[in-house]
Amino acid sequence: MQAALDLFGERGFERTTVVEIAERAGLTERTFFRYFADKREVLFAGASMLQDVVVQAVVDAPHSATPLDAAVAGIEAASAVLQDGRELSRRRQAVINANRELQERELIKLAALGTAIADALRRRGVKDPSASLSAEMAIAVFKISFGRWVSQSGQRELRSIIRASLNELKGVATS
Amino acid sequence: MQAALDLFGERGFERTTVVEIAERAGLTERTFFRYFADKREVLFAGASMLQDVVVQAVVDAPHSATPLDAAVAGIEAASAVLQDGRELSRRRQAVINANRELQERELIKLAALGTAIADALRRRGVKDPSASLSAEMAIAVFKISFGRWVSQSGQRELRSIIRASLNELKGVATS
DNA sequence: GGGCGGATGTCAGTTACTGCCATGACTATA
DNA sequence: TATAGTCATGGCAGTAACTGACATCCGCCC
Repeated sequence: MQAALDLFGERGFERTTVVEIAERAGLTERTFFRYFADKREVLFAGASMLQDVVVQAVVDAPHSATPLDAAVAGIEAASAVLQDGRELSRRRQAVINANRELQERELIKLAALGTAIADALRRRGVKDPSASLSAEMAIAVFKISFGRWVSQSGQRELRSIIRASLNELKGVATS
Repeated sequence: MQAALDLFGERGFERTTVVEIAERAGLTERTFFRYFADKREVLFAGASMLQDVVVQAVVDAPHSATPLDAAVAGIEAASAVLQDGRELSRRRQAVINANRELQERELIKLAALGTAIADALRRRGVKDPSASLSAEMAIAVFKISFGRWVSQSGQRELRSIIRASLNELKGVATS
């Protein structure tokens, strides 16, 4: 994963071959493909762990929380995990933003996160389409907040950006 | 496009080669790749036309419309285009739902549609993050409504499903 | 010392995709 | 009618992602 991120940063994703990644990591191409289903996946290995954190937080949200607030509690938990690695997130995001295939992979990971959140909400007794809609809104908040967080120059915390975006969303939906 | 959809339906996306698609269409593989950037794209050729329709409808929405309502006016315009081809949409969606790579492509097309809607909203004078959030919410409404429309057995119109989903979303955001 | 399971290496094969050049059909113009 | 130019297509060779089958090696247990 380290070798891949470095190489993608140096030459770009397309101009880096899997053989080069494997060589830098001291392995062979075949071994790379035993750990990662494809070349893109090497940048998204942490996603499933993050998803577990999110789902747990949704399940653990206070009983009084609305579906949307419970869903956003999930992505706030994710933000706590990411908060300390902003430089890493930034390098990674720069690579993703420079390549369309990687953006596709990022989107399907976010979509999977959304369905996981919707499932967790249903376990809380939330019915459809409220569960799906709340999950989609939480993902929208996360996408926009994360984008602002990695591109800003200041030190504002991801959590506070998420809170602000959520309030904006509520305002936009009611106006 | 016809040959590809048929073959994907018969054998599945992965077990269909581009050579086979080209042969059935009476062409060569090389010519296929002159019309479609990659094998997946053959299923998404109509997306850019649909995007134009959506953007136009957002721009043309009444001055009094809120950002969210203007954005949803865009996807309602798209629904009018799709309404008459439900069988086609259904066959196409079955192929997409059976393959992860195609889902990725679908998601990035929807994301592109979202940024196009956000741009159109900004042209209406809507500021960020309202523009982005309204666009994301409209896309969420579309995803959920379209999914219900293609999977339902009845004849309920896509437009009416969109209206209902939008009302649900507004309720979820305010509760 | 001898098996045993798991991680790794090797190698051949398929397929998506690209660049380059050739060819044939159609069109505008002298 | 002849010629030149443009455009769609074909042919072909090459790269790189990915896969399956088999060999090997290393740590470990008996």
